[in-house]
Amino acid sequence: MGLDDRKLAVLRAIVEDYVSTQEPVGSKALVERHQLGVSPATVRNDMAVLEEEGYIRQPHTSAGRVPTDRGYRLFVDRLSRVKPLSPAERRAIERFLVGAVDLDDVVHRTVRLLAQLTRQVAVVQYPSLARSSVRHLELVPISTTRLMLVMIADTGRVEQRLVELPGPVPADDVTDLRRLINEKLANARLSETPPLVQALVEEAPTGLRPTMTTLATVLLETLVERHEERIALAGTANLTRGGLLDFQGSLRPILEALEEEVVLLKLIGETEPSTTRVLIGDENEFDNLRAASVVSTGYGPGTTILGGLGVLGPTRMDYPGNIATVRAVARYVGELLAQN
Amino acid sequence: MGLDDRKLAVLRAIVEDYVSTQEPVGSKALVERHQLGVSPATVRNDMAVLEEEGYIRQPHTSAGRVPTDRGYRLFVDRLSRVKPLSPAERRAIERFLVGAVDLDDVVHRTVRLLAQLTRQVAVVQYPSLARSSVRHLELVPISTTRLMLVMIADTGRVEQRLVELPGPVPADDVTDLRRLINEKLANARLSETPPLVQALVEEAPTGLRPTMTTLATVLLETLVERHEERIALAGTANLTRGGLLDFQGSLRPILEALEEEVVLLKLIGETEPSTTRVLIGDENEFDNLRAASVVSTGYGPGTTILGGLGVLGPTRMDYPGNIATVRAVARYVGELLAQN
DNA sequence: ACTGGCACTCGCTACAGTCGAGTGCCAGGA
DNA sequence: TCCTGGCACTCGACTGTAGCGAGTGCCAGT
Repeated sequence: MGLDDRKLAVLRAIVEDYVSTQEPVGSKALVERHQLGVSPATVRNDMAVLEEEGYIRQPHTSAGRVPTDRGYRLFVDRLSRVKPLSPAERRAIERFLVGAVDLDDVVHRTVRLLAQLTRQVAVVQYPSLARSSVRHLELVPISTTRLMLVMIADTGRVEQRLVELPGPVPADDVTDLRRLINEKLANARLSETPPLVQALVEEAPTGLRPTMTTLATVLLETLVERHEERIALAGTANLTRGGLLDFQGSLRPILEALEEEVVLLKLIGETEPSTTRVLIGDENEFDNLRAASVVSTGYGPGTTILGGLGVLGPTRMDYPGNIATVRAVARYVGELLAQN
Repeated sequence: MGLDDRKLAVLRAIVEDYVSTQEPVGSKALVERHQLGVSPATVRNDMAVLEEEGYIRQPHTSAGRVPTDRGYRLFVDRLSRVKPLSPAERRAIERFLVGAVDLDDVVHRTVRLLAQLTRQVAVVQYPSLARSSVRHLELVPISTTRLMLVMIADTGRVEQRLVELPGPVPADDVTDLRRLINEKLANARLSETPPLVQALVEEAPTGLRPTMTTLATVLLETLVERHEERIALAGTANLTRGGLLDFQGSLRPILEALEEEVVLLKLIGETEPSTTRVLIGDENEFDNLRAASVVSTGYGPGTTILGGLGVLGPTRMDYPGNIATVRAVARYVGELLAQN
């Protein structure tokens, strides 16, 4: 495909103008606003080529051009440069995140911050349990046949589960169970616990065997099988900016998708280290989101990834700006977690 | 105000028709669909009176009538009878709620159930800490100068907070602190803890005094001052039913309000025992929600109230149905919590 | 290879006209 | 006194027409 430099410049100009004005952009307006050094007619010829190649399209005959998903993709990959954050934005990030008292607080502040800075819907995944280690497991007697199992992960996440025991267990036994469990599981990565839990049952003293078996079941369920991932969301009101022009008039599919944790996890939870992923329109695997784009990345202390975060908005979004913001926020959050 | 029975019947008919058709209803259609036993002309006269009294209004001259907020209020107070749930709905409630494994699970299932049954936005408040008692407080050493404070309430709620200690504290001291704190606070209602916490500091052995002071500060902050209320939300996609006719075309204010926990708490958290509260349109204290109605009630085991739940939707909603559903769900949840 | 010019397309807006649902009012009747 | 049928009126919704203008594609000229 013969896309010379000028044609690429034209595409870049179209994307930038359309993103900021939200109106199809014509050849005349384009040469006026950008120093392209050629006449509208020439630009029209270039546009014809770009349209043929599928990078732009006309909503109707005799309207200006609008980028296609493919056009945005080319723009993101080759025509844009990550926008450096303004000092004001940097300050906003710092101000917003200092003073968080616990993990919940960090996550909530982060998601609101992201929504505010990008003016899009923001999504933040809690540090994944699968990638965490056990810091401590606590057994709290609720009644003689009931325990509350509390797991504290090194990331600060706390998960709890009520356990119905097969029979009454005296307090001393609970102490023993707690000790046995912590000796075996403390500092283990969650993904490596299943064999350890198995060993716990096998090595348990005969008297504690039945109780330990029950506990083991719940442990596996809670920590491994249910893959207890959590998500925080903010900024849904931003979907209504751009007055129904984006999302082809209906927010419904978007809102539905946002209610499905599974969908959100797929969107932001599968990022390789230190890359920023951009999904544009129909590149998305969910039909409900074919009118939307997602910018996401992983975060964590240092180079390890504990979870994902990102923003979701119309395909007509400020990709360079949002990419920069998502990265910056992810880095700050990573540093914050490293301190704990 | 002279509203005889027939005028009330006309108002009821208008509300019912408008709710189901979403179109202004005229005198002719009204006599056709309801057995009013009088002619359209008579109905028109009644309508004129109802309009004068502010119960209905005309969107434009020569359109049908639409209930006003005041009209809905009269309808709810005097003209409607709580609709009994269908057997299918009862079954849905039971099926949905059995098998919940912990409090989070209960709350999430409940809010989704409510959203599904009413086809509105559902809101469920976690059992309020202010109305809970302490079941157990656990101190988990993270490092020599850091503790994780975990509070387990009788309602099953678990709150945690990281505590920075003034200096290193040996493991034995932690054990002592844990014992002292639990002796004093276990089974205390959270609202009654401040003097107890104060006493804890005063009665602490000299060696533990500084640490206990720090813990006390965090305890008060976490348990009392921050009034750590939580909220679950579901069904926002339902706002898009009725294709932008409801909410005068803009979901924005509604979505913004739904992001504010404080607003939601005010909406559903202030219910007196065993009443169902209905807020219609501008009865609402938040400007953003003046186009919406809220049906809410409290829930809890027996007659005690632990939290609120409810639904939010357009003023044009099925009040009798939603009231019935909200009540039924609240009762089931109360029973469920009573079992734990 | 670029440019100016020109004819053409077609969505948008304004305007006029028609239609019909719905109303308010009034005179007559139970 | 209350209800009813009839009638004139209002006004939003829809339709069709016309003019405007942004934007295009094409072509001949440089």
